[in-house]
Amino acid sequence: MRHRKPLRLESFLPYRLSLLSNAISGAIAAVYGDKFAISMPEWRIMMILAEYPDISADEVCRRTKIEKSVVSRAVARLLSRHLVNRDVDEEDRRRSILRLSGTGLSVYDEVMPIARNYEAELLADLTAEELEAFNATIDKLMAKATRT
Amino acid sequence: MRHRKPLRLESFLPYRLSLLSNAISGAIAAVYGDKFAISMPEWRIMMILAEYPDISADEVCRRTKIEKSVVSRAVARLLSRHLVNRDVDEEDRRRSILRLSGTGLSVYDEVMPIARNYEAELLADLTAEELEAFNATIDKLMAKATRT
DNA sequence: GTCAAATAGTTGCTTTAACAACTGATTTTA
DNA sequence: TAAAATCAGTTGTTAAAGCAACTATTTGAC
Repeated sequence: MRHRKPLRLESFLPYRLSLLSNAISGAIAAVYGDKFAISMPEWRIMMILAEYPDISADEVCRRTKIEKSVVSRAVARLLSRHLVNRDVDEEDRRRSILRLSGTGLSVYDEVMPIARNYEAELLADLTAEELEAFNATIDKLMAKATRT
Repeated sequence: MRHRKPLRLESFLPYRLSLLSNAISGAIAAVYGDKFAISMPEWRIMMILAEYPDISADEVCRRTKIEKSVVSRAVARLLSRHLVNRDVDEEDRRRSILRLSGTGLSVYDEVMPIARNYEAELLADLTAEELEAFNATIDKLMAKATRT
């Protein structure tokens, strides 16, 4: 027995969100990817370290929602390129303490305005109310979707 | 020279959309993944073939925005599992003609209501206006993001 | 009509994500 | 305080995505 109303993929919200997210993330990734050969998880980690310096890899995971092995390898790469510094936390020697290096900060300071501008341009056509409503709906959906 | 206002990752729209999209797609992928061992591109191809039977792999690419090598391998897997049938288009022997098999249709008919219900439940708390506004904003952002 | 360009689809290769298993450090509990 | 459980981080492995190179067919220019 066939379904009567085939769900049009083009109007299926999960699909629409996936396309939009890929389009936007891809556009930004092209910026830091082309210019500094930084991957998306690496860039997200740098953003978090810019905002919260001297946190552990574990806290990076919590804040970015990136899987810990991905964080581990991304941090290894950032260390090897001297974009991030790492110390051992002497109060708990399992933990590391991560922060952007001087170079890391300067890369951040160069890329961040581009990302910010891209976001601003993307949102330029939206009214304040429209943007607020959009964000509110995202929060609602996020709450629903992550409810076990 | 440091930036003055670090952009909070949590309020960065590209990041928020990425989290939301992953949460939603992941939840649905768990359904067809666990039950039928079907991957996300495979499922999207099945959806498109349910809606538009007898199209070529190339048209599947156009409609799903999935990269052609991914489509090629996904179709190969769907063929080997007899979820999809393929003929050569005799009017252009480069082209294939793809459609869901009987088995493919029955899998589709079993999974589709679950996906549909998930989407409905996800959207249950939104008013009609809220949903309409959300979709309109997605379209606006999509148009901006894909503008070269 | 022939040759060059374009198109549909496949395959090879490299990078990356996800999961589990592991190491070493710390905390718990009895 | 010794054993067990937990936790931070790393590493191995598998599977998938993305890109480019390739084959086969068709189209277009001359």
